[in-house]
Amino acid sequence: MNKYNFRKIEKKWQRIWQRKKELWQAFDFSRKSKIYILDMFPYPSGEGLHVGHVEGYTATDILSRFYRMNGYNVLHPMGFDAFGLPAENFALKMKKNPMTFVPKNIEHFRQQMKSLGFSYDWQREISTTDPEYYKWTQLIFLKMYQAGLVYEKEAPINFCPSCKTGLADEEAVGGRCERCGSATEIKFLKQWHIKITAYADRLLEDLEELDWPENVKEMQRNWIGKSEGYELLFDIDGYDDKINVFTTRLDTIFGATFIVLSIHHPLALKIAKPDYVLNLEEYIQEQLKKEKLGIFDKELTGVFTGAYAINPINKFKIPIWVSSYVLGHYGTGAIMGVPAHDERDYKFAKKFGLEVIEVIKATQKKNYELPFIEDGVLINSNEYTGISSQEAREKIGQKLINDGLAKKSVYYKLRDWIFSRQRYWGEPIPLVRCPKCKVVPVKEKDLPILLPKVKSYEPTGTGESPLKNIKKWVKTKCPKCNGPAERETQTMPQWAGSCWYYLAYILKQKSKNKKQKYEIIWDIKKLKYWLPVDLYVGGVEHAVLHLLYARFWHKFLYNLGWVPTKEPFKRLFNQGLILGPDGQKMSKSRGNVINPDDVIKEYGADALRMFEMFLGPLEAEKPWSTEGIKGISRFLNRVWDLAQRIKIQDSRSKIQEDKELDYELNKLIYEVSQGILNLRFNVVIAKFMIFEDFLRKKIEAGRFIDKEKFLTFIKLLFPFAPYLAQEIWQRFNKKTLLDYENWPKYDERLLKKKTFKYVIQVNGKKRGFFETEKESLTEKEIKELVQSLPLYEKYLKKAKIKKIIFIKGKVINFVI
RNA sequence: GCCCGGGUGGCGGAAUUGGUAGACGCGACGGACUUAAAAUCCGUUGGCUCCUUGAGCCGUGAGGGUUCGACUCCCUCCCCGGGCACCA
Repeated sequence: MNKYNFRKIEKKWQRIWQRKKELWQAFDFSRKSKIYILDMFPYPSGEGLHVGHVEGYTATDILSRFYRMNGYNVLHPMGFDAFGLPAENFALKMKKNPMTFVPKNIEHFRQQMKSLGFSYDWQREISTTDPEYYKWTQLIFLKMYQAGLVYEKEAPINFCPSCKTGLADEEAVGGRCERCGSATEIKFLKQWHIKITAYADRLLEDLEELDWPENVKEMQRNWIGKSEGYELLFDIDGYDDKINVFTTRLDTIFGATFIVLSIHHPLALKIAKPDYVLNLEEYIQEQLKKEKLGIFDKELTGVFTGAYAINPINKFKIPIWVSSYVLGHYGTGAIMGVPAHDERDYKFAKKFGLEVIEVIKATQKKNYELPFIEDGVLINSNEYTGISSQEAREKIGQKLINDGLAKKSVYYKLRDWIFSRQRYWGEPIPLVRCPKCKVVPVKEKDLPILLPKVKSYEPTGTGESPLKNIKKWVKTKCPKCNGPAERETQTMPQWAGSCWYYLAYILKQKSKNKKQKYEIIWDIKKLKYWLPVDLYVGGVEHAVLHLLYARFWHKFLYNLGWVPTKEPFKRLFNQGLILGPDGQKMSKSRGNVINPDDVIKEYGADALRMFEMFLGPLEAEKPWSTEGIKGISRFLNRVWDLAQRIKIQDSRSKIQEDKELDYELNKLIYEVSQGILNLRFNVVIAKFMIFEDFLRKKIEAGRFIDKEKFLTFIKLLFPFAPYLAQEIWQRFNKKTLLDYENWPKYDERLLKKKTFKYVIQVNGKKRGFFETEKESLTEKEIKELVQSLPLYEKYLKKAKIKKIIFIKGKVINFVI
């Protein structure tokens, strides 16, 4: 069998595609329908592309090629997320400035992507580190500042001792640094925050309209963590102060047997009785220390204040405690303890011998243990006894509101975004500190505030940015009073640049200024044409980081009238992780990393693309198989071989009618088109294989294959294996590029089967088959047909047929 | 603990959403070509039982249910993966 020389062929077409500048170009404004297919742009590490990148990027490439051939104006861009800690840490290790090697890394990535044949509109390429790009990142930040969404606050924040910088909550989930995995510490640092919480409700509500995987939506919902309830005031026995408590379970208020304050609560020490103060103070100090170290008590701890509060609903006197299990930064920092109906309150009450009063009874379950935390029916609750939890919340709420003791209240788990990093390799925050005017934003016309090129930029670890040492850069004039002032030396987190890059692709244009590579001009008309992103493909790891931040920025820009849509990404698709051949996550230390370059060398880019699509469903996590790729490689060689045979045949024979071929080809067009639209590429490839086998058998039986029909198959193959398909296309004397060809159309009428193969069942068990040309059969016809079958003697002759179930074109079931 | 996914041959996975379970690929076995190997091609390949072809039974994590018919729907349980975790 002829094997094809993928090395030669791939090189050849890369050169041709490279020269055709307008080949994959997206046109601003067109009579064609637009579609915006976006990849999560990579961070250009020194390692180069990963098989995970190849997976997602191949999927979008197939779709982009498919849509282009279907007459769409396709925007399919690529760029680089090149700011951030990994680059900086790597640079430090190599003792180089990121500015010197990041462009090299980008070049490497670009070359790899080109070698894979990805059909990006390269004229729209951006990097978050381009000054023209981050000028706008800074500008959007300034707009947020002007809108009052940016504030500086000293707060306990997660600090990564290895990366030597403060982190956002989203980056320190589970007490681990999102980037390097080190355990984070709590540090008190003055940090810039952005009020993402101001958008909490909209970020939550607008999830509804998005075509996103349900788990990602759920993760965002949980992260935003909206809780609706009531705040109510408890009098304190012997004091004028009141304790404000937040609860979502007002229905359990008759079961409140104690109050717990956070260690940060301002009343904690104030209301403590003299005998208890010393003990309390010691406890609070101890807990504050632990908090700083990020240590949590495994067991609940707490101390009594000696003071008592009055339950507003029944005037019971209940003890006030202080415990670390009540958080200072959530709700009001004070809770009512209802041990019968809350896990933690129950444990706390058991440990300290506090009273437990059951006030909710289950309606469904009979045997259960306390605490019972679900809704139910009230008991031991005076006039509210007997009503449902839900009703009780409303009624008790209304009563307390009328008495002026409560109000409706909503809290979110989401906290404001800690936006400053004490590192070098990021966008400088465009603010100036003036001794007179305090913090002053930079003037817009002075943007971008360029990151200075320096030799040493070691993080200090003290909470100071390395930029602080670059005196020349720090020294500036106050934009307001023109007096001597200093620049803000902290930089933005890596997430900043990725918050709006999908807009930059649309807005990028050639610069008139020759020194500048490109220019971004905010053009709402273009944005109106292209937005929203129709399909966004990437890994699930950004579910609450990038995807939440980007939605937030987009919503802010929507408020400004800078973008036309509420949401940036209409449809999101998460590709599944590709594991190592051993079924474990790929990692250098495990030595199970598959390098795309090696695979391309051995099997070619088409084989790599197709194999990654064939591994399994795009969304599933699946292991790599070093043997499996041979199957795809064989298939591609067979297609090549088939092409040679058909070419030879074509020069000798005349076209013959072949209804079977017409039927199978038509079916294939249908199946491939549907499969691509549903992103079920693994099944599509299986269909290709079956069809190839069908053609081969025909040829081997001496039948003639019309070359145009074979070339239709090649067109279908093109989005998957563009090099091989294009080369075969050309070898059949076709002069065009397949990119400009129309996608084959299928004939719906031809999809109908000619004969129907019925399964004969007796009491639901398969007993035989028969084939007929009729789709519908009468009972009489069925009986006649069945009598002629061998199974009749065995199963039906002696039996009494109670019922015949007939499913059109599929099944006949005799119930006997 | 809570919230999402998911359990199908030796392996990756199909199954038109209630209608022939195991498509397609890998691997394995047998054969052809070859001095030989690789490559390639052809055939077999869920398990068990019986006998010669062939036939029968079992089989989609486990148990139960609905149905003429269940991988698919319902209930209970087990296991694996992911997310969150003192969030009141």
